[in-house]
Amino acid sequence: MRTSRYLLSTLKENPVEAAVVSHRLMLRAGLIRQIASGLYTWLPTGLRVLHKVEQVIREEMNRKGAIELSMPVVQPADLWRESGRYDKYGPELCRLKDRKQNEFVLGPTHEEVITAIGRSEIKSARQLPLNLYQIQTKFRDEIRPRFGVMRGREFIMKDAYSFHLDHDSLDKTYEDMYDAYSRIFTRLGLDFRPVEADTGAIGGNHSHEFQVLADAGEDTIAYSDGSDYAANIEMAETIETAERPAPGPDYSKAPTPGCHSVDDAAAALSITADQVLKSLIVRGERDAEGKYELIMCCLKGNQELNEVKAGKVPGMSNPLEFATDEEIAAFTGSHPGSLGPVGFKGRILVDKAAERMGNFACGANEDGYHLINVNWDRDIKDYEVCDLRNVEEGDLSPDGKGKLHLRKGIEVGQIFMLGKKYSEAMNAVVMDENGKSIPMEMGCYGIGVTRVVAAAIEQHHDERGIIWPDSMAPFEVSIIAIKPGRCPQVHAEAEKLYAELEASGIEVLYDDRDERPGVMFADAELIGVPHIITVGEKSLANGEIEYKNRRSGEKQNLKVSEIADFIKAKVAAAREHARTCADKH
RNA sequence: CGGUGAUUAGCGCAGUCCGGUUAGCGCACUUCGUUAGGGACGAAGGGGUCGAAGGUUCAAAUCCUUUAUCACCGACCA
Repeated sequence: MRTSRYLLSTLKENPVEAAVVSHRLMLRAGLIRQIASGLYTWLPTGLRVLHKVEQVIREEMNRKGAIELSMPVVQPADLWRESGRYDKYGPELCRLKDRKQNEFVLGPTHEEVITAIGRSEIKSARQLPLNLYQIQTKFRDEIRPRFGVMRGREFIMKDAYSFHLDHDSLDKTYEDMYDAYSRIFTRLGLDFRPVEADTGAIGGNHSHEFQVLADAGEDTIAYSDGSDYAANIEMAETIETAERPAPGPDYSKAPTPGCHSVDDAAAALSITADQVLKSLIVRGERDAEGKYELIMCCLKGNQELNEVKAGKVPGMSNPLEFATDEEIAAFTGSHPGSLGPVGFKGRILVDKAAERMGNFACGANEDGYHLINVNWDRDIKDYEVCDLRNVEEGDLSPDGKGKLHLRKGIEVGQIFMLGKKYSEAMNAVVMDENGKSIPMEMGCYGIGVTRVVAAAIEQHHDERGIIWPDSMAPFEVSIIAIKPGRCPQVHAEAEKLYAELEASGIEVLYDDRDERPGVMFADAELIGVPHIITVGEKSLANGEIEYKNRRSGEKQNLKVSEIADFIKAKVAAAREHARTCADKH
């Protein structure tokens, strides 16, 4: 590709609105342009990168026997009513009507369509297991799109769905996909971790996320320093070791005027936050008439409620909804800052760590007062103990081996065991050996293709721009010709080298613009081409051409007669590494 | 969904408070010249329904009303 005939679209200035480095660099390097909130055009260079990522994914999916197909983005609403998700999915699901007023949705994911395909096309258990995938655009009307393509509304996903006669077969494919994903992200040069994960709106009973470690990540993951345990903080558990102290004197009321937070109350009572009980009031599950009870969740004052865990407790709203101040006032007669379990008229859930507190302080359900020296059982008889809190740095790993540490991650992939959730709801059945029709077991497996690109840049860049892993680079080689218009020999050698490398199938970006050298160097390094060749008057006088490696910074001058073979060898080695680096995984 | 802020040339911004010549600056772009190994310099140009709609006024980018869009922060509050 000649730069003069290409659309490079690089920016000299840093875009002001971009908060994270990958977003800035994707704009500057001319990979993407925003067209509306959360909607992006992929410019030619960006598209080349996307295609590279897709290629790796295809190879590894195909290697595990998955088969590619393509499903529609626009899907009939009735299909979503069948699965029950039309109402459950919420406003993130974009709904629309055609000219005949028929209802449709823009697919945020494709379980419904694939299940419809499975039930119509899979006629015999002998066809199982079957794993089908596509690489295709999804639309989710995110509350707050941000960080460029990291959280866009429209994005490209590789989604695979597997069908099975029994759970053992699903297990096998789940393992295969776990392995395939590990290979894919290794080949893409990412530093990642598979972690145990919540199943969220997709449903199912077992799931792992693949998290790329990066400070810009929106997820928090917990991992053990003494074992392989790693989980999204939404799921991460720990072992509580504290002993509950013996009850002391009877509880009494203490004034805490104007105290609306745990820290305020602790300060007013001259104690620390971990001696104060934090009481939150949330909504329970809605009944047929939309009514719900109010439920109190009690935590140690210095710990945080885990909404995912709380939402899973039977009878809770899920996703978890908090009670409004008005609801709380009407129910308890107190403002939110003065709540506590003593005398609370509703259901009380107590976190496992909070249950080990003794002689603690809590709100008095009366504005301006807290109770001190409160104790479970003695003062509060009726409560349920469950895991409600986020784990913290230094907590024990739940397998008893090592301590937990927290890091930020970007979720680039997730695999789920769906079980029979969709096949039962939508009647996707096969005959077993007894001639009895049974719903198929299903799994689903997604990779955020567009997000992978952003995640890679988060991990691979420097002050000059992107440093692509070889498997993702939009071009393998960049040739820069210095002053080709004034030096015929430079022009001739650059043209010759370009022709030879192109002829051998190498992806070359040949900067043939009659630009000043600095402009061309800056562009080549910004877009992150791994191998940069400079053809210039100076070294050509010695019969040499210059080579620079973008990643290592290594520079080398080579004879004109040797440069082509040298580059071919470099590129061949890079391709070989990109293909095989996952083999020992 | 809540809070804050923004919207004026392709991009980044000033002008708006306090209405009044032909709406301005930097970058980018075009042409010419000088330059030439790490984002050059000079000169001359082109480019605007001032987000949209309505209103007030002799006069609106500027004041009023409505509305759209975008960004950032928050959605853990006991």
